[in-house]
Formats: sequence, C-alpha cells, structure tokens
Amino acid sequence: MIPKKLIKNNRTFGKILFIRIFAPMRPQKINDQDLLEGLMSVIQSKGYDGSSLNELAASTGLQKASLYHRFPNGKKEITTTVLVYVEQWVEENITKLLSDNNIKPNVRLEKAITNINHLYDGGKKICVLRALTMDSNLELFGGHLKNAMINWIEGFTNLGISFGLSPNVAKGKAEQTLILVQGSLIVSKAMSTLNPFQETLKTIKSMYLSG
Amino acid sequence: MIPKKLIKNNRTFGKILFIRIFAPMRPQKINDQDLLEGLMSVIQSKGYDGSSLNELAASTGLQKASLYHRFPNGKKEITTTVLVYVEQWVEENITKLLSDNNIKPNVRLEKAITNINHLYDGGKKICVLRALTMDSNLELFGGHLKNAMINWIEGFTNLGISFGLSPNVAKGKAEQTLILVQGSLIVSKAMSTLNPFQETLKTIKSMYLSG
DNA sequence: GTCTATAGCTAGATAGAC
DNA sequence: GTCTATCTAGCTATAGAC
Repeated sequence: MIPKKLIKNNRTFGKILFIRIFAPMRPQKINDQDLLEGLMSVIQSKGYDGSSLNELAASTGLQKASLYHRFPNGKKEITTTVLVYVEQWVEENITKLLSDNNIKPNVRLEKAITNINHLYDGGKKICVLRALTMDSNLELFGGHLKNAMINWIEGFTNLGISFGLSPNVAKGKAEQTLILVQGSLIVSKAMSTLNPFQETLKTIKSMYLSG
Repeated sequence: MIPKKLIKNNRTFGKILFIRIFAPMRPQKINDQDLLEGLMSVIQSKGYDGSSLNELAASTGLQKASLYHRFPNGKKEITTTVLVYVEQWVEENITKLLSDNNIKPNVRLEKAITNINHLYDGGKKICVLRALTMDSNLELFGGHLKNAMINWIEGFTNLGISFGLSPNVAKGKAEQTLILVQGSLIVSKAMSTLNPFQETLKTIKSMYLSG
C-alpha cells in the first residue's frame, strides 16, 4: 500500500510538472508587447541614466523583482531590448517599406512619413536613439543606435533611387532626412511647440516630390 | 592695563577681519572660468542625470564639499550656471555677431560658422542644450534652453535679412540652421564620424551664399 | 511569474576642522 | 576656500516565500 505521504508527493510533483511545462506558476500580469512599450516610454522621456528601476517597474505595473525575472540582466538588458524593438520597427516601417518597388515611390514616401509621425507621437516623444547618445551610453548601446540609423538611411536611399536619383545623391538626401528629423525633435522639445517637427515632415516630402 | 586675554582676542579679531574682508581664507585652487569649463565638459558628455558630483568635482580638481561652497545649491545650480554661460556664448558669438551690420554679411556668416565649429569641437562635443532636453530636465532648465535657441534663431534671422530675404523667409532659414546643427551632431555621435556635422556646416553656408 | 524584504552601494548634500 | 568625514535617501540587484 502506498503511504499517504508519497501520494501527496506524487500529487505535488504532478502539479509542479503541469505548471512548469504547460502553464506559468502565476499568470503574466502584462504581455511582452505591452511590457516593452511601457518601458520604452520611460526610457524615451528620461533617458538611460534618468530612468530608475522603480519608475520602469511602475510604468508596467510590475514590481522591480518581477522585472528582473523577465530581464535577468537588469536595466542594461531592458534598454537593449527596447533598442532591438526600435531597430525592428525601423527595419519594418522604414527600410522595407521604402525599398518595396511594388509600391509607387510617392505612396511609399507618404506612408513612411505617417509612420514616423506616429512613432514620435507628432513630435511629443523624443527619439529613443537620441535619448541614448550620451558618451557613456554609447559604449553600451552604440551598435544598436548605429544599426537603426544605417537602416533608416538605406530605406531613404532606395526611395531616392526609385525617384530617379543617382545612388550618391540619394544617400546624401537620405542622411539629410535623418538629421532633419532628429534635429527638429530637439528643437520642438526645447521650444515646446510641435511646429518644427511637423514642418520638417513637410520639408522631407518636398525634398523628394519637388526635387 | 589691558588683560592679555583681551589683546589676544583683539588680535584674533583683527586677523579674522583681515581675512574675511581683504583675502580668502585659502587661495582659490581654480578660477571661475576654468571651473566652469571643466564642469561644462562633464555635463556636455554625460548629461544632467549622468553627471555625478564626484565626476564634476574630479573634473575641476576640487572636492565635492568645495563645489558646494561655490555652488550652494549643488548640481542644479552648477547646471544652471553652465547654461547661462552657454546662453552668453550664443548671445556674443552668434546673435551679436550675425546682427552686426558693420560687417559684411558673408564675413559674419563665415565667422559664425567658425565659432560654431569651435564650440562643438568639430562635432566631437555634443550640444549642452541637447544634453538637457529630457522631459525631467526640461522642467528645471527649459527656460535657459529656450532662450539660447531663440537667440540663435534671432541672429541667423538678422543675417538672412542682411542677405535680402524677407523676415519670414529669413526666420524659416534660421530655424533650419538650428535643426541641422542639432541633428547633425546626433548623427555624427551615433555614427561615430564627424562627417555629418562638417557637411552640415557647409550646407548652412550654401543656404545663404547660393540662395 | 509575482511578490516582500533587504543587501550593498553610490548618489546628493551637510558639518565642522583648518 | 578647501578639506575629511558623515548623513540620509535612493539606486541596482538579489534572496526566498507563495
């Protein structure tokens, strides 16, 4: 006859097995996507040094320790993950879109501008890339920043080529779009008006449509 | 007869009086100008949140407590003082210079470009203004940032008018110069090449000389 | 997977000697 | 005016219960 103790143990074992393999110990309070967007909004407005784990946790509804469960390497991993997310966003919404020769160039441009406007919330949100360009942060995240910018430039270069520009001219123009967007976000922030950013989006359009 | 004690007291009093009024207790280790430039370089490369009082002190050769003697309100006062210094720099080297109708417009432009290049060390140094545009910093320093930018724009607007532009067109162009400089500094940093900044300085020149 | 509690440290800031 | 020593609060990160 099986002793009670063992039965209990077996039950417990079974339960643990079930939980570990088929379901989490406790339900996730927040999914990966929402988690990431909460974290990003904090880093975007406070920067890496300015964001504390308390704030990051608060923005997601989790406790600090829970954040460490999902990002074992802490703040650096959180930031890196956010940056990879941005990298993919650029790849998807700028690079691929602007390189898609199945769509008319002017339609691509229009869509990209809309995406950019959406990403920065009309100019209210500062660029994550920008929020991390302090010297000390560059050592940690420089690679990701560079990648995102390279992809941005690649996308707009392809757009320019589709508009009939030479590769060199197209690349120059592409770099201009990046400079203009980054610069206008700063000026918009500091002058507390969305105008510079909004005007810049129009400028970028006209750079391709009237050139 | 005067008791010894009183004489001694008088001597001490005299000494203190002399020291307090005619000379500092100890000689200053570093003058205001050098002090400020050391502090600025730290804030410029690390930002407000990223700069610690230990680093700030180290950059000046003083101890933390000595910094508090010279800036009783600590980090905020240090940063504000740096910002006022930058405000004055812009006022002097951009606004006044570009508004001086005794100098030929193209000479003013040339000099201003040289000054800007010098301020940012050819693109190596990030703009102090930029280093402080995080949301949380804006509450503290927003006014100074705005002033500096307004003065920048005023200077370039006057330059444009001297080149024969209408006030409105001149102002638009002036805003563009600010956006371009700020943006190109970011891109230069992130891409680890001074090229975008240097090219932008040339672009600004041509905006006035060939337009 | 989430939580409370806490370790270990560094931040900004102050007290008081010289 | 500068210094050493120290305070408290907040930080990043970890331990262990549920």
